[in-house]
Amino acid sequence: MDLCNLSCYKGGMAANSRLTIAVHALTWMALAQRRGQSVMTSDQIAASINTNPVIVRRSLGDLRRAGLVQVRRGSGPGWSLARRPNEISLLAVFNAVEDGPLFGMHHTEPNQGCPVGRGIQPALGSVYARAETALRRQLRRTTIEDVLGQTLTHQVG
Amino acid sequence: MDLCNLSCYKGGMAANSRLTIAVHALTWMALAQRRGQSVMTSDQIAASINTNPVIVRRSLGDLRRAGLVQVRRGSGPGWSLARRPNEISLLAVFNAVEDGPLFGMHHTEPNQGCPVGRGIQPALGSVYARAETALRRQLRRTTIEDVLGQTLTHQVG
DNA sequence: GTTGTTCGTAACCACTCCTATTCCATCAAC
DNA sequence: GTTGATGGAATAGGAGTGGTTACGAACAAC
Repeated sequence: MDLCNLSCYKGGMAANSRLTIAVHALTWMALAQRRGQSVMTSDQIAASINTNPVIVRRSLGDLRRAGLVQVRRGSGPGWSLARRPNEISLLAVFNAVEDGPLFGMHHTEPNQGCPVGRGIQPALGSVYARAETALRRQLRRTTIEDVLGQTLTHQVG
Repeated sequence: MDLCNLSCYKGGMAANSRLTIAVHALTWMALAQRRGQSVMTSDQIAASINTNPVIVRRSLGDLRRAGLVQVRRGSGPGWSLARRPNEISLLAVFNAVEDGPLFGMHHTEPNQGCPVGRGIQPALGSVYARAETALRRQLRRTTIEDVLGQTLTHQVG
């Protein structure tokens, strides 16, 4: 498996693919559900994403803990959506798979003898919080159903 | 030097401190300028941030390439702001020190035989772009002067 | 030109995160 | 009990980041 093909563009920042993996899985499950297959195994999902089934299981585990999917074990097992696709926002997915803040503070405590070192962290915290809120507000406006519709459109045109 | 003190909370995502370092440096330079000292060495700036001067030089190098600061060499050397503090937005700083996208796409190309695998990347790209735009719009609303004001306020109350 | 300071950058280490893989216990239906 | 897939631990490799040291380049004052 090649390590860095064309579709892999991880720049300097962030750039983990957790949100992408989770949304891809949910979108694929929504399409399968629309076709009448409401239960899928992690192997089937991994085949669409083209990754390892364990990666998918870890991602689906996060989504299960967030109440977005449910799992059935034993025979006839697999994963299914716990809500309708239009009731799953990308913000819910984001919250399920990401935890930390977007911007990191200092690694070491700033010099408390300096006026800037003393007061800059709360000041930056407010700005960072506002920026993250704006990002979340945008993610909330899109649902898995929207992504599925866009996906089916994009592949034609 | 301890490896993870209280002010170090890097969560799961992103969480590099480049923006914090750069904004701290600029804010400190703005305060020094207000006090009459318009030129500072990387050692002086590093003392406030409490990090290594090389880290600061790396950051200020990015800011210099973006036209936000200038450097004088020889004797009486050091860094100074190239714009007024109220003309430097956090978006300009963000653009100077970060490059990659916030959300990463798949590491390996999705299965092109699957409808979702074929069309999901452009669909996700649009959503991610809207979210990043919202974030940037917020960062543009705050300037170094604002951060300095907030910083001096926070340390009192 | 010599001197002295800083910048600029390369090289390197330590640590963390992420992806991927392997392996084994668990579980429910038959 | 057998069967098939989940769930999780353990592991390994790769990449990014912060930190450190070291050294040459640039520049102004003398």
